Amino acid sequence: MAQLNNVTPLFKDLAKVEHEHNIACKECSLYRLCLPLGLHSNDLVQLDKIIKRSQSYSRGQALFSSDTPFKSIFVVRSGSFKTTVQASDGREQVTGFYFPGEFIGMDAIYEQAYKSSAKALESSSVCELPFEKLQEFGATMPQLQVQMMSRLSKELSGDKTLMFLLGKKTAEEKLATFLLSLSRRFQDRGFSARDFQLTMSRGDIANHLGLAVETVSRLFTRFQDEGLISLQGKAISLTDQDKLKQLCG
Amino acid sequence: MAQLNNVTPLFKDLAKVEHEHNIACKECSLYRLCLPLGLHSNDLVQLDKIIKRSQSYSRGQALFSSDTPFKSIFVVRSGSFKTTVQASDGREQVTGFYFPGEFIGMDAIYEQAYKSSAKALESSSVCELPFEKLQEFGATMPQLQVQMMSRLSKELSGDKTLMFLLGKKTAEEKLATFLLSLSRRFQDRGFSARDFQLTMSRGDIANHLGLAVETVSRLFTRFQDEGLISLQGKAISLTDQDKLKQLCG
DNA sequence: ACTGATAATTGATCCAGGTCAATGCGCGTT
DNA sequence: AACGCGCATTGACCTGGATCAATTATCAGT
Repeated sequence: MAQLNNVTPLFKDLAKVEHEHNIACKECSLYRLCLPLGLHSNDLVQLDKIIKRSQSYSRGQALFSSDTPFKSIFVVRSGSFKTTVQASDGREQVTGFYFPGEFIGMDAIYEQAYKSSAKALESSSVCELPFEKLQEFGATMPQLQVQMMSRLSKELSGDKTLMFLLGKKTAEEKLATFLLSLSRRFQDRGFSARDFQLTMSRGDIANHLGLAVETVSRLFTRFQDEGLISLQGKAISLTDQDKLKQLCG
Repeated sequence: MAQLNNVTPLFKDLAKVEHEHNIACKECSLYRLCLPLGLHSNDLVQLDKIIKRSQSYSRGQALFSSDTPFKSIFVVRSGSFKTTVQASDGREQVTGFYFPGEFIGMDAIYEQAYKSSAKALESSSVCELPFEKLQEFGATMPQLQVQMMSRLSKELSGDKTLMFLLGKKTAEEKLATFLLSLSRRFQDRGFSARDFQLTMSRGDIANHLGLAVETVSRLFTRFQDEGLISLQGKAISLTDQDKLKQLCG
């Protein structure tokens, strides 16, 4: 049996099945989480036509970076991605992690340029939405525009929450909050809220939370000692979600 | 001569003139910075009809808070606002400052509820855009939707930059970055990039940057000693913008 | 113009979390 | 199964900025 430690098996299976069959939006298992929600059936057919479906990326591969010309926004189909912003001196901030049904690249619309970059954390795939066509279609499908705005707003709202986390929370609160955020998102996708894979490295987590790797590592050990979580490598189990919730502040 | 330390005189004058005349979008001095950009003339007339224009707020007054039912998004007409997110334990994070032509409340679209609150920093006014009507109009005015998306994306992009600031920058870099960001925004609005009023308190600045008030105060004194800025009360003058830029990292 | 309340500055001290350094572990490769 | 490399953990120590404490300046209201 092959080593699967490094991927989320369920997502991978999903990718395999749906990628190979190249199925339409309305048959997609992510339908409920994705853009088409609220579109009429005939609009959906149109939307299907412009989507470049299920392009695959392997661990570490860039979906785009700051020098890629802006053309599309992306929806994660399977796997997971991280986005980062970089300063000229090399420092970078992990601005987010993205799971199936989540949108990547919306912050590029305004400047018509990706200011951030996105990398796959494991074998992953995306649906590509060419932005210009999306706009054309939007003209005759107001529902689509509303959906898009809603998506943008959702990310905005999440970013405000992250600003609070970065600005005001302690290391402990940051990590607890992060783990529960992942948990909730896995649950939304029909997976266990208790057991899942951390597809990102400790370094990515630390960076995202504005901490040092060492701090994250120490916290993980402490959480484990206190019976809040159980951790082996990338596999985590939230053994006491209630206590974790209390730690979030 | 009256004390004007606490307001931006130019913005205030603007408010007085335009508020009293209740002028249409196409005559508005903020036209260039605002939503109507790119709309056709007859669309503009329609838009004018749904906008509740120039409602006034005094220093400290709430535009909305987390328990206000979501109905509208707002554009600053004159003055300035701050937005905050709050935790149940009372801690709060200043998530942004908003100046004429900037949008407030877009993060509420997704959940159809304000999760944050917005307060006036001085005598200020806004244009109110009832969201439902905005959506109705959007159905026949794709350009409007595109503008809205663009606005949302702009804020998203700014938030990513702020996440970098909060997660990775030193106190010194944070403050320098903040001052130059204000400077740029005043300049965009036709005011001096060098001399302006800090309409927010030191506490608000500190909170926004994830610092303690004392740290901000000390940095202000140091910057002044080093000849980077000149400060008296709320009035600031960036006497060495180049050196400030170098400090941003 | 006076005054109490609030905001800002300044100094002294402390500590959460960063940095540095060493070791350990897992995983892919041959 | 042995090797090597990047990732993760653990320990010792240090520091940037927080906290605590005391003045001093500012401003809104009378």
